[in-house]
Amino acid sequence: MKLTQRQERVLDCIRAHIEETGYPPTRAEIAKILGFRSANAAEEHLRALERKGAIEIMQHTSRGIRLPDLGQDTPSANTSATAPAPTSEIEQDAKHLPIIGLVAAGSPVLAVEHVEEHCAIAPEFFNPPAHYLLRVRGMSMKNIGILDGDLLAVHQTHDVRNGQIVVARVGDEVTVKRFQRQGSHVSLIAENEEFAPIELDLSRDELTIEGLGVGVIRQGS
Amino acid sequence: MKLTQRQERVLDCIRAHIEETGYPPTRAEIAKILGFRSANAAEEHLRALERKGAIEIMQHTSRGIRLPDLGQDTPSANTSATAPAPTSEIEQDAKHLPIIGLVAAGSPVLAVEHVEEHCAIAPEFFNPPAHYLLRVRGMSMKNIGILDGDLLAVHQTHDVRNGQIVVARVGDEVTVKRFQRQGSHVSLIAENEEFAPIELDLSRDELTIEGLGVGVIRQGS
DNA sequence: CCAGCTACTGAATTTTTGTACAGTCTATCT
DNA sequence: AGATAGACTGTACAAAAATTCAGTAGCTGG
Repeated sequence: MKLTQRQERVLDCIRAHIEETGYPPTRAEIAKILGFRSANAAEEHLRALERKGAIEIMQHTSRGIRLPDLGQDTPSANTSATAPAPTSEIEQDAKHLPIIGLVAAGSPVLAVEHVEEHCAIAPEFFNPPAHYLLRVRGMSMKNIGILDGDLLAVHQTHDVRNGQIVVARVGDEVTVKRFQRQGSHVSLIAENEEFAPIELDLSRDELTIEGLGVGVIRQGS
Repeated sequence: MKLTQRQERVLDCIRAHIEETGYPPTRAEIAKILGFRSANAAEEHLRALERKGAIEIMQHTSRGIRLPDLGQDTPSANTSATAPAPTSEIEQDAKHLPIIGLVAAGSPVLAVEHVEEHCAIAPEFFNPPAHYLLRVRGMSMKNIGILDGDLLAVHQTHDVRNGQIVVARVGDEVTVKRFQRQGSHVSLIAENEEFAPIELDLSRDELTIEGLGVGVIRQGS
């Protein structure tokens, strides 16, 4: 039997809803879209459409509306395993910053082995520009809003001033601290009452300034 | 983040169900198919899949599971009929996010007048993707490392859950708070002992959720 | 003119679902 | 050893959705 104009309209509405949301509409949703004040209007249209074979209704099942195959677009043998991936390879020049995991070993901070992933952000967004992002471990800087897991934007330099947030390597350990120096004495101060400052004497202890903290990024609030 | 084996299995199950029935499965159906005795097992897998960006969950919507673009999308798939589309007009080019100043007046948060500048960062770096960056005023969220002047990455949506960090508008004022709702009672909780929660009743007070906090950026450590 | 179909409104009722909460167990990782 | 994440069981409840019932109207063919 042929569908009425109204029924055709309802069927279109169902198709569109699936296309847009990925799941069929409820009676109430159909009613709202088509301007019915009662979900029952939709119910009755669905019954009619089913009687006429235009759809299949799964009883007692929310959104249980099926459209008998219209044009075979998903023939199951068409799995897109080898899709034309437009994903470009590693682009050094682009506006990407490598994300470095905080590695305790005394190896250079910026090494390929330590690159976790990349972040598409312009280095110049920070001032001075960031060279990489360091994933921070621990809560030693929580008072200034640097939390565990945060990414610290780091400008690579050895030249830092008192009061600045620095990435420092003391022997094997890499840490983020506030820098304070008087003569040959350096304090690496945590921004958290629970952590004591690291006190160093340059004539005795080995200290390498890896860079300057120029910003913070946190994923997932 | 990578999916676990079990999560991969759940994802396959969802795909298969859609393929076979034409609509996504419910929690109970997933549980039955995979042999769980509790639908909550499925629920938690879905949450994990959403966190990792593998699926999208429509809250309070039966079978509201979406699989991000599979294969080719249709040319007319750009109108949202049922989805509570955020009222946004600003279209930023792919890899830039507008920075919005926190404006008290009851005007729309995302309006050209309020755009301070732009930040060259990929919106997809956050999950769910950020639509804009909001400059935070005040220290009410300092306990979770959101400080005055920070940029909050915001995903525009009205659809938020308990415990999430939201951008809310109460009357004229726009604030960033932790969201907590029980029935028609909503608490907007500051993450700072010095600030009292804002208690609202939806039947009385006007509350608009402008978006979800999905990350933080701070310039100049 | 009446029966039967289409096209609704409105309200009531029951199922189905999504979601929260309280636990258990087992790996990791620290 | 203790904290944390994944992977569940089980119970409970409220919102979402299907379904039924009772009406109102316009049309159409017999």
